[in-house]
Amino acid sequence: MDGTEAVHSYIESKFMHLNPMQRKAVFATEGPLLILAGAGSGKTTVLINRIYNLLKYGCASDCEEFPRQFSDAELEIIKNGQVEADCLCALNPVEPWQLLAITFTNKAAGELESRLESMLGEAALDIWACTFHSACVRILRRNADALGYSTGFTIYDTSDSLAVMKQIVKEMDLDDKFYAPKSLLAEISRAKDARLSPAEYRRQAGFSSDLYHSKVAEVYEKYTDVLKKADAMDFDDLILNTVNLLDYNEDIRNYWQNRFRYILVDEYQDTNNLQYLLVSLLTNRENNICVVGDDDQSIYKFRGATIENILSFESHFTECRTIRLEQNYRSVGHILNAANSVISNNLERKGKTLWTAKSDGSPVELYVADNEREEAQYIASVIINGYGRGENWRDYAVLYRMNAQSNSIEYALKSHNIPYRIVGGTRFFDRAEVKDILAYLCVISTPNDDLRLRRIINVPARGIGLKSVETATEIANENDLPLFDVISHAMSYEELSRSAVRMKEFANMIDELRDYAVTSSPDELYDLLIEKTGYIKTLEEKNSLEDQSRIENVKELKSSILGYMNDSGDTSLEGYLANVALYSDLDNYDSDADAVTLMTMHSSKGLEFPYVFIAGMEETVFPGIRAIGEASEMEEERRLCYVAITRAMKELRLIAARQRMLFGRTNCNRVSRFVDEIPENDIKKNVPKGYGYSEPSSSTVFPGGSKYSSPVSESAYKVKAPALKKEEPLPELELGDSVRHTAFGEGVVIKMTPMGGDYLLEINFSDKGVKKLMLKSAARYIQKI
DNA sequence: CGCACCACAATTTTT
DNA sequence: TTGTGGTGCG
Repeated sequence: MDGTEAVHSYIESKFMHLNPMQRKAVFATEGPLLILAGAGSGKTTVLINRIYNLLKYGCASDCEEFPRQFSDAELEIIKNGQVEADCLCALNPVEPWQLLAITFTNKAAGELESRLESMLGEAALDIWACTFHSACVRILRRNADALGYSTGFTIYDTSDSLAVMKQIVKEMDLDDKFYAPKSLLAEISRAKDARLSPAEYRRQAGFSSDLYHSKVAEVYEKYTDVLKKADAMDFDDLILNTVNLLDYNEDIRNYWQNRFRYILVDEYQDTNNLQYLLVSLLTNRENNICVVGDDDQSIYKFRGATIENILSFESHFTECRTIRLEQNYRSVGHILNAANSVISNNLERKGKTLWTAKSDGSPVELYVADNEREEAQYIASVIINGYGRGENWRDYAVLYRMNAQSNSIEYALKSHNIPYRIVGGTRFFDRAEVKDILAYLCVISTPNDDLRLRRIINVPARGIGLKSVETATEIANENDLPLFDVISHAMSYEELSRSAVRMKEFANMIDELRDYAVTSSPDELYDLLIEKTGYIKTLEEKNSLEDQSRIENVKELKSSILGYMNDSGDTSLEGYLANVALYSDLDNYDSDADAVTLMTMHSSKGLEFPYVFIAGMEETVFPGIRAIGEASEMEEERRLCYVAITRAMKELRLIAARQRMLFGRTNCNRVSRFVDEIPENDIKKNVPKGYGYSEPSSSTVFPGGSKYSSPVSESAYKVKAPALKKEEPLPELELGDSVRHTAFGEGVVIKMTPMGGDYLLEINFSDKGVKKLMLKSAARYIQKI
């Protein structure tokens, strides 16, 4: 055995907890590498171990010939795997700060960071584990001056951009039906993704001489001007500007290329064109770029992701190696078969078949409910039964296509007292009240933030109307002054006389807060802000149910401030605001809370649960109506289905409703085609007898019409799980009864909660404390005394 | 200027 | 069905 072989086998011995393919991915450190990682194939583990290998052994595992000659004694040490071998086998090990690991969400970045930290300790903190956007922000905070921005530039989120766009549409006197601000933003986003400057866009629009596009060109120019003037970048700008920065400045490009010896990109199938450009500009001459992705899990085409990036990685980066991770460690055989079989109907894919060493498990179950209410009841009853058997609430997830579907499910869970939590929907930082307070903080921090100033100048109402604000804005524009200056000198402008006093009062308050901010921490500023503006007080006076939750949210913002100061050790207001701009709700999601999770299939990507329900398995719902008849859209829906199915570890239940009320309309839909794409052997169809959808060969069309909404169909799932009706008093047990349990001894019933035809008992046992039991399952162990 | 009421539309979403 | 945005009145 020569030195090189010895080194390789020594390093290999350090990664024996990985499977051969995973190890291959860990060891291929040099040059471009594409890792096609199927769902649940342990790709994060691979990423972590790959980084560990780089830091520890550098490129040793991937060298054809180890450059150093070993003495016999050294060779012995390596062969015997003695601790000293670690140093001997290292070949140009990577410094933590030379690594860039890019993910899509803050949550994924955070997870990566914390896993690295527990493996490597302090050193891990120097690794750049961040999202595309935060990586760009870090680069731009150093070099934005080269583009004519200040390094303290502001980040506009989607609603800020929308506010700007609405203003522009108004100023240009465009019809907002034909030129909907949202579509305009989408069009601009597309232009930016194609890396078209406003001028280039105009040139292209000129060729087609079509009115719409030339108007859009004008809008694009204006929008760019407004943001530039405000020293602000929107989310696309963060990437576009970084791409431009690197492309046009050789020095800066060289600096960053030299700095990052190795780059890793996770979820590569979700990258757009700009992100691809960014990655190629950051990649150094050695082409040490490793991307991980799964073309079958690309579900974000609608926001610009192009599956093309992963499909053509091999041509983008020549001499690239490709490794497939196909062993799935998550799901049971039947579930995996179902997933494989569904996705095999797609044509546009690299091709990959997952396998598992696990047993078959139980087949996927299809339940056909009468309507969305019964669908929800069925879900609740299955969960309750599971809980009664000792499962945790957190082991269950309910996935759906649209947020609008969550309502009926929430209702059923609520009525059975099942704890649940919804992921997604309106994000915390998107809530109006939260944005208001943040806008105050922005205005305090940045005096020329006109956009945020306009938002809060009359919130809570202080008698400064829209008209006055518009007049002030005009004055500001004419004199090229920040709006705030005009407000604070409102007395000197005749046109503002009506609200001058109130404006002045407002400006004084902001000035006061600004002074205070200099000497105090953000949380103290928050307290004074709430007091001075009377924000919470105003809400309290209204005292409606929604205002109650608004107050909660505003208060919650203080926890967010304190949390940031705690985690980062940064006590600057600017730091907090910059952080918030790139923060989302998903980051808040903690899987520790014992509650059922409700979310869209999109949000579920990257997560796993022992028990999964997919609700709304009907044509027009899933696949959605827009995808039907559109081949490529249908493929995206199918990938979404694949993602959803592969979330499940042990049991997967699909639910279709014969009738569904959505947006106030009742529809009857066929069971989803995706159900038919699951092999008969892997699915158990649980369809109450006497209904249209039944045994294999027969039609899958639901007979429409009213006869099926008759009471006959009353809760068919109860046939399977005959249950006591909720109203029926239980003969044996009452609140306060003393009981003896075979395992827990004597106790008193302290609470009885009806749940899906059963009861959740809470019994205070004298020896074992309070236990929660389901009456039906516990009855045989309990005796009344 | 503020508030109440009515019309309208509504996949999916991270940053 | 639900939420939002625009209009009109006090």
